[in-house]
Amino acid sequence: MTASRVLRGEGGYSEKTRDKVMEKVDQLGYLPNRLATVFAGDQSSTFVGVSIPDLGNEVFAQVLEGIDRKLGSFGRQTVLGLTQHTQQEEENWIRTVLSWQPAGLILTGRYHSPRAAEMLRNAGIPIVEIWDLNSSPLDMSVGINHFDSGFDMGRYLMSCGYSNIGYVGTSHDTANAATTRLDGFCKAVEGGGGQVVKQLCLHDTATYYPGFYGTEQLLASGSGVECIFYQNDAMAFGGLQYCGTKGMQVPQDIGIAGWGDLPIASVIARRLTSMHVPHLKLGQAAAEMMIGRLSDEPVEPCRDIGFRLIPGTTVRNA
Amino acid sequence: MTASRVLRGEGGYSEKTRDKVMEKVDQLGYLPNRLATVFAGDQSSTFVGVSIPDLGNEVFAQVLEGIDRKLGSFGRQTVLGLTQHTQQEEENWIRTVLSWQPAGLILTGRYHSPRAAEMLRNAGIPIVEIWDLNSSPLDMSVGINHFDSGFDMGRYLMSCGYSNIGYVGTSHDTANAATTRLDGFCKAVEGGGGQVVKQLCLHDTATYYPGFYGTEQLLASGSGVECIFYQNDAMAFGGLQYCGTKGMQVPQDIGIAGWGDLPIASVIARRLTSMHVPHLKLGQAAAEMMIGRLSDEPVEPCRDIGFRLIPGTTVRNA
DNA sequence: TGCGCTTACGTTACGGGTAACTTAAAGCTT
DNA sequence: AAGCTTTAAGTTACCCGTAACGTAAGCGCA
Repeated sequence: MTASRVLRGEGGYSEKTRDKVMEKVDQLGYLPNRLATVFAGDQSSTFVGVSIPDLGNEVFAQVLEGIDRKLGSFGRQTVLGLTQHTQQEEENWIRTVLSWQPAGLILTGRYHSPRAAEMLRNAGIPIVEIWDLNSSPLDMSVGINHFDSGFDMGRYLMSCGYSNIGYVGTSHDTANAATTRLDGFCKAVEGGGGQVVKQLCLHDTATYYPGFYGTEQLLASGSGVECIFYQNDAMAFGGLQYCGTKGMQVPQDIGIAGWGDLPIASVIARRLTSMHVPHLKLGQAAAEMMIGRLSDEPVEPCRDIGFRLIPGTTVRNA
Repeated sequence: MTASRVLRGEGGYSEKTRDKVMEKVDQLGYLPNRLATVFAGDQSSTFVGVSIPDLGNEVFAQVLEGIDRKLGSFGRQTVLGLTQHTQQEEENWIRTVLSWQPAGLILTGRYHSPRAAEMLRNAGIPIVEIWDLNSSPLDMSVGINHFDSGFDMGRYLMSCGYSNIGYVGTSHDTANAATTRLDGFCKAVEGGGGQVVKQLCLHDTATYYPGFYGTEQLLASGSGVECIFYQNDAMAFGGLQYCGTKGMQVPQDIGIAGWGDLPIASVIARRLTSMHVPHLKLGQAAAEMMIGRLSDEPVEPCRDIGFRLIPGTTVRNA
């Protein structure tokens, strides 16, 4: 018991005793068993469960990095779950991770299976839903309004004088942020008198090569597309390369717009038209909200992290 | 007790009792407390601690993805630690994560602080050191021989007829795999009659933009470099873009060689000279070795995952 | 009918740390 | 020096699931 007090530094022991305890600790290489602490105290652990769809997408890797760094600096550990964009995987992971009594959960996305939602409600721990800003979150939410970001991009492309527009993305069976962006995008395009003549939703990962061959497919369909909006920058970059390979001039022959503003954009000669989202900051904000709630500080339940249109030079000027 | 038996399905109960228990479970939304299970049974948990330097580097993001997917499919959870390439961060993380009684640890790199090494030895759990193949690992090791991979690249560039070679990378104060590659590289170049006239070790992350401005710095020093070897593909890609921006022809005016074979290489028109390493497979192999050891199967302690030189078209032919 | 065996379920103790309480010793006051 | 307070250290019980053991009922068989 005295040793426990010394190790927690909560007072109630003499210096002599402290030294004796610490000596023994060093000698034995003693490491406290945190399981027992949590177990005993009926407190929550220092774990925070973090679910991320996949890490092949640099964007989510950066979000995770922001989360883990911030959590780590407050002595909390990330328990990772890659849900592969499926609610079933997410549900399974939630069940498992909850049985480990995490202090809280950070989940990507606002759509959960009914069972998952019920477990989350019953868990009685702080939950931050990230990525897709949710005005009625389970608990807290931080992200951006994807519909609006898609809408803004659509409006911008219309302002550049395009009217026949294509879209290349990937489809995950469930509703997700990319779909919401596309909805906003279509609304703006149609509202501006244009049309999204061709939407391509590949069954693949949203990375470079699918962007490349998706562009090939889209252009081969001969639908008179003047400009292509991509699910993300990696796909847009693949499209840009495809056009280069075929000798098509960007933006003279075709416009290319991405989404997400990946780091690679900092070095390519032609600035990619895109939508900047502060990924790292998003992760940090999520972790801060979690930490704040765990320290019983008042936390604003919804935080809009914002986005910024990057006009770039891969679409023509109006 | 009977409920415990039912939930574990270990037998010794009637069907009627089982139904009664399950009914209560559903009604109460009961989730077992795994902490207590581990605690009670003196068994290890289903956690596996995974330390990764950073996720800004796509390579490590992929390794982590490989690990987490494989661990998850065997009902194990990843407890993440981003060590930011420092032994001190790693040591702190190891101390914390060990107090959670993980089933095992997967660590990136073979260099650990003396205290960390001692804790690892005392922990008595399986440990897989990845990335840098280690012929005398703490326990198990999977990765590649970085010295050899650097050597092979050096030899290849010499065979292409280069003699004045530059290197652009980042420096992390401690010994690491990139340094080992550079050592092997220098040995091959010098053994082949060439010289590494300029080595640039930036204090930055090993990503696109540092590759871009590092190239600028290196070329500005006027050391007559004919070919540049980069720490990784992201940096090489930045260099490639820098050269494009300045109107330099690759490989006519300068040769560019990367390392790691990033996914982005699949779409750029000019195939980047690089070294392919199966990142996802590396992560999966690490997880498999961990699972194998945890199931008391015999596991080969050292596994060489191999690399493959990609000649590419960004260096001239001999 | 009585013996042993099986099945179904209950009871006890334990793991490691800590909250809450108790006890012992030391310090202080008048 | 008696009586009080403060400080230091020890004791007990508990967290929740499970190993190990205990027990009662049911069954088969001679």
